[in-house]
Amino acid sequence: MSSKRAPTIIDVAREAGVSIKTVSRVLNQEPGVHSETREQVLKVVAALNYRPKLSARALAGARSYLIGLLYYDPSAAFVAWVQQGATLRCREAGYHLVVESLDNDAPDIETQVERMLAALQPDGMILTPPICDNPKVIQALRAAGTPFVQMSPGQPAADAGVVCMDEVQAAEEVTHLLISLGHRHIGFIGGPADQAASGLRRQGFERAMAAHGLALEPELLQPGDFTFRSGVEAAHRLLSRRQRPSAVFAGNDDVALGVLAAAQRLGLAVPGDLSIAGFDDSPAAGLVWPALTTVRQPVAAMARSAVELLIAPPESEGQGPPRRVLAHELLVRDSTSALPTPPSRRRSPKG
Amino acid sequence: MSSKRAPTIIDVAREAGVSIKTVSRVLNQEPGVHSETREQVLKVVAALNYRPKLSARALAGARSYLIGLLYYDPSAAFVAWVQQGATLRCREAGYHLVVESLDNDAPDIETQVERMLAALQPDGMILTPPICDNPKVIQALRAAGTPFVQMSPGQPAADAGVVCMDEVQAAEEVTHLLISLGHRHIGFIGGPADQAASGLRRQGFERAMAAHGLALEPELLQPGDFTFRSGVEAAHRLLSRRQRPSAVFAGNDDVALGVLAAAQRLGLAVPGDLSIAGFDDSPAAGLVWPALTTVRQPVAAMARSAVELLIAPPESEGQGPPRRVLAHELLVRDSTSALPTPPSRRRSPKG
DNA sequence: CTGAAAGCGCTTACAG
DNA sequence: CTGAAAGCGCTTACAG
Repeated sequence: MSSKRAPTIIDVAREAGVSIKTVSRVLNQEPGVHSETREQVLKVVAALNYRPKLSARALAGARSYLIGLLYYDPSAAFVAWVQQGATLRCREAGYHLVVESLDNDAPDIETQVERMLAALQPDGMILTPPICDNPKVIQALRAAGTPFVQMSPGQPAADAGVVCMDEVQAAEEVTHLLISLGHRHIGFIGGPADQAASGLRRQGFERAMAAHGLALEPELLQPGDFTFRSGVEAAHRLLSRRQRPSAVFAGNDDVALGVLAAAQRLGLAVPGDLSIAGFDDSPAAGLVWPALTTVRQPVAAMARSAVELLIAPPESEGQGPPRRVLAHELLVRDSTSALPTPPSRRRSPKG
Repeated sequence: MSSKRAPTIIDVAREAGVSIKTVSRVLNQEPGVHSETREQVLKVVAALNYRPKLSARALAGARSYLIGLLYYDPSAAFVAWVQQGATLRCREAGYHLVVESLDNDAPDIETQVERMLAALQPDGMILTPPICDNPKVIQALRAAGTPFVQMSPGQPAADAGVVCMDEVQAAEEVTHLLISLGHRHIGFIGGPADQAASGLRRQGFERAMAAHGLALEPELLQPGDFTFRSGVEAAHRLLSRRQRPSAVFAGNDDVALGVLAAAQRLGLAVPGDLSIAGFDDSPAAGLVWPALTTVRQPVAAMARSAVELLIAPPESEGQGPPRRVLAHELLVRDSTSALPTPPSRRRSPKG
């Protein structure tokens, strides 16, 4: 079965009684083909089960039908969602997704990317954080003339598409929720400086606090690095204070899980003694008790948009490169609840 | 910069004063090139920064330098690890990884795979569970003559490579651990019937119980489907019994997390009142308190092996297709502990 | 050890 | 609306 040579465009042309150029036109949906001719060609294509080979199309034409995805040590869930959105959109358009895991700190990262681009000649590249802000990677992309889209970049490039969500707005919503539940002393645990999301989420937190006339207590602003461990450590600092916060907004879910673990270890009830909110809707967020209140990022939709910007760039929508801001979702689950007693209480009874 | 045409093999040949065939020989590390000639060619390659284009190599030759990865709704962590291992190994060998997310239940899945194979002409394909056991997918692969490797298959194909770990052995080790901690009444929560791992893990559990002369209590064998929810439900069934088990071995980590959540909700201390063990070492397993005792699958190493079997099939190692069984690791963490009191106790004091 | 020629299977100008 | 020719950039027999 595999010995039977696969049909080529020549076979189709011969069978349909037209030139290969006409077959090519039909396949690429170019205009200017008589509808009867088109029908006839399509019939033969179906009969022979003909599929154009990507390598031949790529060599002859200007497109490779390949989209690249570059990532570095993201949460596994993030990559999985990106790929879900990207591969589905690629399939719809006859494209394919090539993935490459990079070391963002590798000294030869520019060469690695340059190699990949030269060999693969992808029609576009999707960059996830923190790769999307790596100057060497962007330099390699520019040198090769490969279009690219940054997902949630900290530093949007002048010549790249951008897909993201409104991190500031989402962080504001989380903070509003906590405040509306009666919390006044709210701890905040930030992320690493080199991740754009860190600053944006903190900005949202501060904005919401200010909007409600609540002062920021410096001791309640704790550093973190988006890891479980940093959540545990920050929680110990926050919860060992004489007046501990009644709620904590963690910069992401891993940190929130660290806070949750620390609180449970200290014998605090969540959310009875402490409300906890995270960010990202990581898989684990729904797999703990109590389930974490968090923000769902539209990652798959962002990836889908990224592919679209790459395969069919919008025609001059005002100035500058295209930008897509997608809607997020605040997920109010079980780790947050209303403050049970006056905010000045020191101990709460344990059920 | 991008307007400057990329150098081709012809440019290299001219510059080096040899034929393109000789350049091709050097690039492909074929024997029979004078070392001086080789040096000269490599010097020019470096000077011009020449990189062969995959599309041209694929069209002219027998290889595409593309490896495909097919998956369906795996845990995000699983895909992430597979890709980590696969892309690194691919890069070392000048290959690239194309990923495709499929719907294992789609009626036209065979056509989808057939299309992909015809367009991409990958040199090999990696199948993850449960795709690796889908007859339609395997049929499409065979029809196209594309070599493939199954990762942890339930039904090893006669003509495919296999990479896996010893699930039975690992499940035995987990069970041995619990027994050695003094547990005698151990609950087991199985997985879905269509996942090969379900049966193998249960087999290991039963084997270890038998080895210690412990009878299987039918009420302690609970069904599940590898989801958090099924873990919660099974836990309620197990823990509401008059004589509840002192330990639970969950079929995977998501289920174990469900048991943990249910136990905590019921006010049981883990591991004080109940030891819990999982399987997979999912990211969440280390992000809860107490951290889950579990089994780390060598997923990245398995993927690396899969790539190797595809790009350089071993020369006739005995009969049949190659098979690689990789070492797993039992991770003893905080969710399991020794039985504190005689096994016949009904209530344990709560710290 | 080295090379000239053909050819892989498409798309791209160009012509009519 | 349709087609003949050239060419993309490599590898593959084949020859010496």
